[in-house]
Amino acid sequence: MNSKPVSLQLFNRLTKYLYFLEAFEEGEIPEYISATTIAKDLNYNDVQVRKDLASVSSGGKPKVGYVTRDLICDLTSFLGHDNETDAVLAGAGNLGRALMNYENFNNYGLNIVAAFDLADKVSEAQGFFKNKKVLSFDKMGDLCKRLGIKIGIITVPAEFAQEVCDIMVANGVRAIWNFAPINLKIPDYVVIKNEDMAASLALLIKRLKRKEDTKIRLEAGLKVD
Amino acid sequence: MNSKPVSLQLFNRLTKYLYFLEAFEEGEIPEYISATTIAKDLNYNDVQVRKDLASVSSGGKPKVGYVTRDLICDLTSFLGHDNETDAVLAGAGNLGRALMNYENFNNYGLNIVAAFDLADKVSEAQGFFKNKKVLSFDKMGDLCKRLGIKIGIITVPAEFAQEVCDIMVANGVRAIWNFAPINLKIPDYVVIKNEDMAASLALLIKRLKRKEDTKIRLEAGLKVD
DNA sequence: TAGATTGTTAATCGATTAACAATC
DNA sequence: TAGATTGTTAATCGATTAACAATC
Repeated sequence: MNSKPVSLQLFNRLTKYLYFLEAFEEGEIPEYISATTIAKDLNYNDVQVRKDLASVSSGGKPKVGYVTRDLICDLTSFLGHDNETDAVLAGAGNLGRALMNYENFNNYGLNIVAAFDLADKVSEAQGFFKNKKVLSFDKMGDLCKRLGIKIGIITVPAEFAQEVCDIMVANGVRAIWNFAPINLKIPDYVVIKNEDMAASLALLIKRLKRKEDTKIRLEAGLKVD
Repeated sequence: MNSKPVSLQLFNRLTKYLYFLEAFEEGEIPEYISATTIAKDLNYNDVQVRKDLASVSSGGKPKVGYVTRDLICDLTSFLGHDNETDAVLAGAGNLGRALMNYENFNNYGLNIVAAFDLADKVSEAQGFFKNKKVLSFDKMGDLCKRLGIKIGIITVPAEFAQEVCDIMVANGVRAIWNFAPINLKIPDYVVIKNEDMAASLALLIKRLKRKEDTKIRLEAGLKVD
């Protein structure tokens, strides 16, 4: 039922397959779809697509492919786009508010039950942001425990992140979604996903520079390694 | 000068090394730091740390390690935290505003020169958000071309993302940072980095569920695969 | 000299791709 | 039957780890 751990790569590819399938207008969904078709659109190897699909679906039919609607269901359920999960958020600054307000999360089953911040931020938000409660930090641990919250989102500045994380973990949170650019220490029964915007952007810029260099070298007839 | 392409994994690890080194208070920075020390703190294999560092630094000294300050410089420059780059942003919604307002980017050298959105959003923002200009979409292409902007950030809803992307690319943008949950089509002289918040969160939840299942199975004395 | 550490070479592991038989 | 496609087994590729010699 719950075999191998999913690698980031596999998970991201599966997500792209679902996006591709969901791009069909209702009523224009083809009955069957082949791995070859998906692979061509996403610029992937078709054997890889088939292998990936094998990990979520009950299989396709030679010559025609996979039943599109079944595949959509299988992907949706595997990716967990259909389940509802509660979370708390620490740090109601700009990024935190963006997440609180991100409509997509509701579609994908995330429910931020409350946000926490320093007292002045709380009163600035008048205790609410877009119908979500904003509370003072000292209420966080208690609420996590009382509601049995398993997911904590950290969007506070790096210097407070470890402290916030510790409080969450001490009160039953078992998954941390961390946006602070810092390496958080957690016990090994807690899972963490770091979302480092600045690092991510830095990599994009690095790759852009590399591509530009390569282009210049090619034009100049220099060796490209 | 610009040898192999950097893998995502390597880049992320290098970023963590730098965070670790930057965590020392000024004045308490040790003269030397060993790969073993870094590895222990981040829970990595020490040979890997040494190999990673070899790709950015001129090498350490047996018995003592690497000169800490030199290493910080090498990492900073390799990761590009010291260069200044201009970008435009399409979609001044909540996420877009969060990015416009994200102080870290300034530290890491990103300069969002202007944001673009639909006319009503522009007037709502009164043409500005936190001293950044918000303009109407139809001015985007022209501005990209005029200022020679190479980086475009896409935070519009999925259904407009391809169109926005095409305009950017047609006007000289060569790197796309895409937050819309859609697979954008780009020519191969353009680099892209997808930032799919919902997918990222879904993976975290998946791993949390898996860990909980494993725990329950262990407690029940069942087979864990 | 002994011990901690670097850096290289070889072995292992995992993920991707190629080759091909099975199927409708 | 022929052709497109699936799915499996083997080969390749890349990244991580282990073993070990070199060094201060």
